[in-house]
Amino acid sequence: MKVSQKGLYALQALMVLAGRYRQGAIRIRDIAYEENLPEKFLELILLELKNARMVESVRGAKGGYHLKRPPNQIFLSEVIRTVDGPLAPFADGAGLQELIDSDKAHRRLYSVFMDVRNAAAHILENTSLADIAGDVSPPEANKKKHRSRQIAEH
Amino acid sequence: MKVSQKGLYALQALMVLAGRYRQGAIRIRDIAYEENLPEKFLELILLELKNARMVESVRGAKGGYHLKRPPNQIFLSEVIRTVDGPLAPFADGAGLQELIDSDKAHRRLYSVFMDVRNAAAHILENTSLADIAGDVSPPEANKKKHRSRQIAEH
DNA sequence: ATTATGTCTACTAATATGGTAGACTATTCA
DNA sequence: TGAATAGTCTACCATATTAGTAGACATAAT
Repeated sequence: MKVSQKGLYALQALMVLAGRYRQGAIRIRDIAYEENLPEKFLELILLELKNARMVESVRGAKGGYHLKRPPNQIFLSEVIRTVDGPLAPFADGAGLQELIDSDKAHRRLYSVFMDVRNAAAHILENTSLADIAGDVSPPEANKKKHRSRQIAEH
Repeated sequence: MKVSQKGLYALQALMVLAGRYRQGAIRIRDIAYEENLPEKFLELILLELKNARMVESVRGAKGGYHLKRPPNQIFLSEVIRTVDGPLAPFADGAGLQELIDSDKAHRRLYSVFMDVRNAAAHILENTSLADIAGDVSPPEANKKKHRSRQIAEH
Protein backbone atom coordinates (compact mmCIF):
# COMPACT_ATOMS: atom_id res chain seq x y z
CA MET A 1 0.00 0.00 0.00
CA LYS A 2 1.13 3.51 -0.79
CA VAL A 3 -0.48 6.69 0.52
CA SER A 4 -0.34 9.39 -2.15
CA GLN A 5 -0.34 13.13 -1.69
CA LYS A 6 -4.03 12.97 -2.53
CA GLY A 7 -4.55 10.37 0.20
CA LEU A 8 -2.83 12.61 2.69
CA TYR A 9 -5.00 15.57 1.63
CA ALA A 10 -8.11 13.44 2.13
CA LEU A 11 -7.04 12.51 5.64
CA GLN A 12 -6.16 16.11 6.49
CA ALA A 13 -9.55 17.31 5.26
CA LEU A 14 -11.36 14.64 7.24
CA MET A 15 -9.41 15.56 10.36
CA VAL A 16 -10.65 19.13 10.00
CA LEU A 17 -14.23 17.93 9.62
CA ALA A 18 -13.77 15.62 12.60
CA GLY A 19 -12.59 18.54 14.70
CA ARG A 20 -15.79 20.40 13.84
CA TYR A 21 -18.19 17.51 13.98
CA ARG A 22 -21.77 18.72 14.57
CA GLN A 23 -20.87 22.32 13.84
CA GLY A 24 -22.66 22.47 10.50
CA ALA A 25 -21.31 22.58 6.97
CA ILE A 26 -17.70 23.67 6.48
CA ARG A 27 -16.77 25.27 3.18
CA ILE A 28 -14.16 23.65 0.92
CA ARG A 29 -12.37 26.98 0.92
CA ASP A 30 -12.08 26.98 4.70
CA ILE A 31 -10.70 23.46 4.81
CA ALA A 32 -8.24 24.29 2.04
CA TYR A 33 -7.14 27.44 3.83
CA GLU A 34 -6.75 25.78 7.21
CA GLU A 35 -4.69 22.87 5.93
CA ASN A 36 -3.08 24.76 3.08
CA LEU A 37 -4.36 22.44 0.37
CA PRO A 38 -5.02 23.25 -3.33
CA GLU A 39 -8.69 24.19 -3.35
CA LYS A 40 -9.74 22.82 -6.73
CA PHE A 41 -7.97 19.55 -6.11
CA LEU A 42 -9.64 19.27 -2.72
CA GLU A 43 -13.01 19.65 -4.44
CA LEU A 44 -12.43 16.42 -6.36
CA ILE A 45 -11.23 14.63 -3.28
CA LEU A 46 -14.29 15.60 -1.26
CA LEU A 47 -16.53 14.45 -4.11
CA GLU A 48 -14.83 11.08 -3.91
CA LEU A 49 -15.30 10.93 -0.16
CA LYS A 50 -18.94 11.84 -0.65
CA ASN A 51 -19.45 9.01 -3.15
CA ALA A 52 -17.80 6.72 -0.61
CA ARG A 53 -20.34 7.91 1.99
CA MET A 54 -17.86 9.29 4.47
CA VAL A 55 -18.99 12.91 4.12
CA GLU A 56 -22.12 14.75 3.05
CA SER A 57 -22.46 18.04 1.24
CA VAL A 58 -24.80 21.00 1.43
CA ARG A 59 -25.10 22.95 -1.82
CA GLY A 60 -25.61 26.62 -2.42
CA ALA A 61 -24.89 29.57 -0.17
CA LYS A 62 -24.17 28.52 3.42
CA GLY A 63 -23.20 25.17 1.98
CA GLY A 64 -20.18 23.00 2.65
CA TYR A 65 -19.21 19.58 3.92
CA HIS A 66 -19.59 17.62 7.13
CA LEU A 67 -18.86 14.07 8.24
CA LYS A 68 -21.63 11.58 7.61
CA ARG A 69 -20.73 9.52 10.70
CA PRO A 70 -19.10 10.32 14.03
CA PRO A 71 -15.28 10.55 13.88
CA ASN A 72 -14.88 7.32 15.85
CA GLN A 73 -16.75 5.45 13.14
CA ILE A 74 -14.57 6.44 10.22
CA PHE A 75 -11.41 4.36 10.03
CA LEU A 76 -8.19 5.16 8.22
CA SER A 77 -8.44 1.88 6.32
CA GLU A 78 -11.65 3.08 4.67
CA VAL A 79 -10.18 6.41 3.65
CA ILE A 80 -6.98 4.94 2.24
CA ARG A 81 -8.81 2.17 0.38
CA THR A 82 -11.09 4.77 -1.17
CA VAL A 83 -8.46 7.15 -2.45
CA ASP A 84 -5.36 4.96 -2.77
CA GLY A 85 -6.68 1.45 -3.27
CA PRO A 86 -5.97 -1.84 -1.50
CA LEU A 87 -3.80 -2.06 1.61
CA ALA A 88 -1.82 -5.03 0.25
CA PRO A 89 1.70 -4.29 -1.04
CA PHE A 90 0.87 -6.26 -4.18
CA ALA A 91 -2.53 -6.85 -5.77
CA ASP A 92 -5.25 -6.95 -3.08
CA GLY A 93 -6.30 -9.33 -0.34
CA ALA A 94 -8.48 -11.50 -2.57
CA GLY A 95 -5.93 -11.49 -5.39
CA LEU A 96 -3.16 -12.54 -3.02
CA GLN A 97 -5.26 -15.38 -1.64
CA GLU A 98 -5.90 -16.55 -5.20
CA LEU A 99 -2.19 -16.53 -5.91
CA ILE A 100 -1.39 -18.35 -2.69
CA ASP A 101 -3.89 -21.06 -3.57
CA SER A 102 -2.95 -21.43 -7.22
CA ASP A 103 0.75 -20.65 -7.60
CA LYS A 104 2.58 -23.37 -5.68
CA ALA A 105 6.02 -22.14 -6.69
CA HIS A 106 5.50 -18.71 -5.15
CA ARG A 107 3.08 -19.52 -2.35
CA ARG A 108 5.47 -18.55 0.38
CA LEU A 109 6.36 -15.23 -1.19
CA TYR A 110 2.71 -14.25 -1.60
CA SER A 111 2.03 -15.38 1.95
CA VAL A 112 4.58 -12.88 3.18
CA PHE A 113 2.82 -10.16 1.19
CA MET A 114 -0.41 -11.26 2.80
CA ASP A 115 1.16 -11.03 6.25
CA VAL A 116 2.24 -7.48 5.50
CA ARG A 117 -1.24 -6.61 4.30
CA ASN A 118 -2.80 -8.09 7.41
CA ALA A 119 -0.47 -6.15 9.67
CA ALA A 120 -1.33 -2.88 7.93
CA ALA A 121 -5.04 -3.68 7.94
CA HIS A 122 -4.94 -4.50 11.62
CA ILE A 123 -3.58 -1.06 12.44
CA LEU A 124 -5.66 0.96 9.99
CA GLU A 125 -8.93 -0.80 10.66
CA ASN A 126 -8.58 0.01 14.34
CA THR A 127 -7.57 3.65 14.04
CA SER A 128 -10.36 6.17 13.50
CA LEU A 129 -10.47 9.89 12.82
CA ALA A 130 -11.27 10.33 16.51
CA ASP A 131 -7.90 8.76 17.34
CA ILE A 132 -5.89 11.18 15.24
CA ALA A 133 -7.94 14.38 15.05
CA GLY A 134 -7.55 17.29 17.42
CA ASP A 135 -4.27 19.09 17.91
CA VAL A 136 -3.70 17.47 21.28
CA SER A 137 -0.83 17.31 23.74
CA PRO A 138 2.73 16.08 23.13
CA PRO A 139 3.72 12.41 23.56
CA GLU A 140 4.92 12.54 27.24
CA ALA A 141 2.89 10.18 29.47
CA ASN A 142 -0.35 8.38 28.60
CA LYS A 143 -2.68 11.29 29.29
CA LYS A 144 -4.75 10.23 26.35
CA LYS A 145 -4.91 6.79 24.74
CA HIS A 146 -3.43 6.29 21.33
CA ARG A 147 -5.15 3.40 19.60
CA SER A 148 -2.59 2.58 16.93
CA ARG A 149 0.26 2.60 19.41
CA GLN A 150 -1.61 0.32 21.74
CA ILE A 151 -2.04 -2.20 18.97
CA ALA A 152 1.49 -1.90 17.69
CA GLU A 153 2.83 -2.54 21.14
CA HIS A 154 0.58 -5.31 22.42
CA MET B 1 5.04 0.55 0.46
CA LYS B 2 4.04 -0.85 -2.89
CA VAL B 3 5.67 -3.82 -4.61
CA SER B 4 5.71 -3.26 -8.36
CA GLN B 5 5.77 -5.84 -11.11
CA LYS B 6 9.47 -5.14 -11.32
CA GLY B 7 9.85 -5.81 -7.61
CA LEU B 8 8.06 -9.12 -8.00
CA TYR B 9 10.34 -10.05 -10.92
CA ALA B 10 13.38 -9.24 -8.79
CA LEU B 11 12.15 -11.51 -6.01
CA GLN B 12 11.32 -14.29 -8.44
CA ALA B 13 14.77 -14.08 -10.00
CA LEU B 14 16.45 -14.14 -6.61
CA MET B 15 14.40 -17.15 -5.60
CA VAL B 16 15.73 -19.01 -8.63
CA LEU B 17 19.29 -18.05 -7.76
CA ALA B 18 18.66 -19.07 -4.15
CA GLY B 19 17.46 -22.47 -5.30
CA ARG B 20 20.74 -22.94 -7.19
CA TYR B 21 23.07 -21.39 -4.69
CA ARG B 22 26.66 -22.63 -5.19
CA GLN B 23 25.84 -24.16 -8.56
CA GLY B 24 27.78 -21.59 -10.55
CA ALA B 25 26.56 -18.79 -12.79
CA ILE B 26 22.99 -18.97 -14.08
CA ARG B 27 22.22 -17.23 -17.37
CA ILE B 28 19.68 -14.41 -17.51
CA ARG B 29 17.96 -16.34 -20.26
CA ASP B 30 17.52 -19.39 -18.04
CA ILE B 31 16.07 -17.36 -15.19
CA ALA B 32 13.73 -15.57 -17.58
CA TYR B 33 12.62 -18.85 -19.11
CA GLU B 34 12.07 -20.60 -15.80
CA GLU B 35 10.00 -17.82 -14.29
CA ASN B 36 8.54 -16.61 -17.57
CA LEU B 37 9.89 -13.08 -17.25
CA PRO B 38 10.71 -10.60 -20.06
CA GLU B 39 14.39 -11.22 -20.68
CA LYS B 40 15.53 -7.69 -21.54
CA PHE B 41 13.67 -6.24 -18.59
CA LEU B 42 15.20 -8.82 -16.29
CA GLU B 43 18.66 -7.71 -17.47
CA LEU B 44 18.07 -4.25 -16.04
CA ILE B 45 16.72 -5.64 -12.80
CA LEU B 46 19.72 -7.90 -12.28
CA LEU B 47 22.03 -4.97 -12.94
CA GLU B 48 20.28 -3.09 -10.18
CA LEU B 49 20.60 -6.05 -7.82
CA LYS B 50 24.27 -6.26 -8.72
CA ASN B 51 24.80 -2.58 -7.88
CA ALA B 52 23.03 -3.25 -4.59
CA ARG B 53 25.49 -6.11 -3.94
CA MET B 54 22.95 -8.87 -3.68
CA VAL B 55 24.17 -10.74 -6.75
CA GLU B 56 27.38 -11.02 -8.74
CA SER B 57 27.84 -11.50 -12.46
CA VAL B 58 30.22 -13.44 -14.66
CA ARG B 59 30.68 -11.96 -18.11
CA GLY B 60 31.27 -13.62 -21.43
CA ALA B 61 30.52 -17.16 -22.56
CA LYS B 62 29.63 -19.46 -19.61
CA GLY B 63 28.68 -16.31 -17.77
CA GLY B 64 25.61 -15.51 -15.71
CA TYR B 65 24.52 -14.51 -12.24
CA HIS B 66 24.74 -15.95 -8.75
CA LEU B 67 23.89 -14.73 -5.25
CA LYS B 68 26.65 -12.83 -3.51
CA ARG B 69 25.57 -14.08 -0.07
CA PRO B 70 23.80 -17.22 1.19
CA PRO B 71 20.02 -17.15 0.77
CA ASN B 72 19.47 -16.83 4.51
CA GLN B 73 21.41 -13.58 4.50
CA ILE B 74 19.37 -11.76 1.88
CA PHE B 75 16.18 -10.32 3.33
CA LEU B 76 13.05 -9.27 1.48
CA SER B 77 13.30 -5.80 3.00
CA GLU B 78 16.60 -5.24 1.21
CA VAL B 79 15.24 -6.36 -2.15
CA ILE B 80 12.08 -4.30 -1.92
CA ARG B 81 13.91 -1.19 -0.71
CA THR B 82 16.32 -1.53 -3.64
CA VAL B 83 13.78 -1.85 -6.40
CA ASP B 84 10.65 -0.23 -4.96
CA GLY B 85 11.93 2.21 -2.37
CA PRO B 86 11.07 2.76 1.30
CA LEU B 87 8.77 0.43 3.22
CA ALA B 88 6.80 3.33 4.71
CA PRO B 89 3.34 4.01 3.20
CA PHE B 90 4.26 7.69 2.97
CA ALA B 91 7.72 9.26 2.65
CA ASP B 92 10.31 7.08 4.44
CA GLY B 93 11.20 6.26 8.02
CA ALA B 94 13.42 9.28 8.54
CA GLY B 95 11.00 11.60 6.76
CA LEU B 96 8.12 10.38 8.88
CA GLN B 97 10.09 10.91 12.07
CA GLU B 98 10.85 14.45 10.94
CA LEU B 99 7.17 15.10 10.34
CA ILE B 100 6.21 13.58 13.69
CA ASP B 101 8.68 15.84 15.45
CA SER B 102 7.89 19.02 13.56
CA ASP B 103 4.21 18.95 12.55
CA LYS B 104 2.25 19.04 15.81
CA ALA B 105 -1.12 19.20 14.09
CA HIS B 106 -0.58 15.92 12.24
CA ARG B 107 1.71 14.09 14.63
CA ARG B 108 -0.78 11.37 15.37
CA LEU B 109 -1.52 10.70 11.72
CA TYR B 110 2.15 10.37 10.85
CA SER B 111 2.67 8.17 13.88
CA VAL B 112 0.12 5.74 12.49
CA PHE B 113 2.01 5.70 9.19
CA MET B 114 5.15 5.00 11.18
CA ASP B 115 3.45 2.12 12.95
CA VAL B 116 2.47 0.63 9.60
CA ARG B 117 6.01 1.02 8.36
CA ASN B 118 7.42 -0.65 11.45
CA ALA B 119 5.03 -3.57 11.12
CA ALA B 120 6.04 -4.13 7.50
CA ALA B 121 9.73 -3.74 8.31
CA HIS B 122 9.45 -6.23 11.13
CA ILE B 123 8.14 -8.89 8.79
CA LEU B 124 10.34 -8.16 5.80
CA GLU B 125 13.56 -7.72 7.75
CA ASN B 126 13.07 -11.16 9.24
CA THR B 127 12.15 -13.05 6.11
CA SER B 128 15.01 -14.16 3.86
CA LEU B 129 15.23 -15.81 0.47
CA ALA B 130 15.90 -19.06 2.32
CA ASP B 131 12.46 -18.75 3.93
CA ILE B 132 10.60 -18.44 0.67
CA ALA B 133 12.72 -20.21 -1.96
CA GLY B 134 12.31 -23.81 -2.95
CA ASP B 135 9.05 -25.19 -4.28
CA VAL B 136 8.28 -26.95 -1.04
CA SER B 137 5.29 -28.75 0.45
CA PRO B 138 1.75 -27.39 1.00
CA PRO B 139 0.75 -25.59 4.21
CA GLU B 140 -0.61 -28.63 6.17
CA ALA B 141 1.26 -29.13 9.47
CA ASN B 142 4.49 -27.46 10.52
CA LYS B 143 6.81 -29.78 8.65
CA LYS B 144 8.95 -26.79 7.85
CA LYS B 145 9.07 -23.52 9.71
CA HIS B 146 7.67 -20.43 8.06
CA ARG B 147 9.44 -17.39 9.41
CA SER B 148 7.00 -14.66 8.40
CA ARG B 149 4.02 -16.56 9.77
CA GLN B 150 5.81 -17.16 13.03
CA ILE B 151 6.35 -13.45 13.45
CA ALA B 152 2.85 -12.48 12.38
CA GLU B 153 1.41 -14.86 14.94
CA HIS B 154 3.62 -14.30 17.96
C1' DA C 1 38.09 -15.43 -34.93
C1' DT C 2 33.67 -16.77 -33.55
C1' DT C 3 30.23 -17.36 -30.38
C1' DA C 4 28.12 -16.54 -26.07
C1' DT C 5 27.23 -13.72 -22.65
C1' DG C 6 26.64 -9.53 -19.59
C1' DT C 7 26.65 -3.97 -19.99
C1' DC C 8 25.11 0.28 -21.25
C1' DT C 9 22.40 3.96 -23.47
C1' DA C 10 18.52 5.29 -25.62
C1' DC C 11 13.90 4.93 -26.79
C1' DT C 12 8.86 4.04 -26.25
C1' DA C 13 3.78 3.45 -24.96
C1' DA C 14 0.61 3.43 -21.43
C1' DT C 15 -0.88 4.78 -17.01
C1' DA C 16 -0.84 7.39 -12.68
C1' DT C 17 -0.22 11.64 -10.23
C1' DG C 18 -1.16 16.17 -9.08
C1' DG C 19 -3.09 19.43 -10.42
C1' DT C 20 -6.17 23.77 -13.20
C1' DA C 21 -10.21 25.98 -15.82
C1' DG C 22 -14.65 26.94 -16.57
C1' DA C 23 -19.39 26.23 -17.27
C1' DC C 24 -23.37 24.57 -14.62
C1' DT C 25 -26.68 23.88 -10.71
C1' DA C 26 -28.65 24.63 -6.26
C1' DT C 27 -29.51 27.62 -2.23
C1' DT C 28 -29.74 31.80 0.58
C1' DC C 29 -30.90 36.32 1.44
C1' DA C 30 -31.93 41.06 0.46
C1' DT D 1 -36.77 38.04 -8.23
C1' DG D 2 -32.08 38.30 -8.74
C1' DA D 3 -27.42 38.64 -6.97
C1' DA D 4 -24.14 36.26 -4.44
C1' DT D 5 -22.46 32.00 -2.66
C1' DA D 6 -21.09 27.25 -2.90
C1' DG D 7 -20.96 22.62 -4.46
C1' DT D 8 -20.89 19.65 -9.21
C1' DC D 9 -19.24 18.13 -13.37
C1' DT D 10 -16.45 17.72 -17.52
C1' DA D 11 -12.50 18.62 -19.69
C1' DC D 12 -7.93 19.65 -19.84
C1' DC D 13 -2.88 19.63 -18.73
C1' DA D 14 2.20 18.70 -17.42
C1' DT D 15 5.11 15.60 -15.38
C1' DA D 16 6.58 11.25 -13.43
C1' DT D 17 6.41 6.39 -13.13
C1' DT D 18 5.92 1.85 -14.92
C1' DA D 19 6.92 -1.71 -17.86
C1' DG D 20 9.00 -2.61 -21.10
C1' DT D 21 12.16 -2.91 -26.20
C1' DA D 22 16.28 -2.16 -29.33
C1' DG D 23 20.75 -2.20 -30.40
C1' DA D 24 25.52 -1.32 -30.09
C1' DC D 25 29.35 -2.57 -27.09
C1' DA D 26 32.63 -5.22 -23.94
C1' DT D 27 34.39 -9.47 -22.25
C1' DA D 28 35.38 -14.29 -21.90
C1' DA D 29 35.52 -19.24 -23.64
C1' DT D 30 36.57 -22.26 -27.31
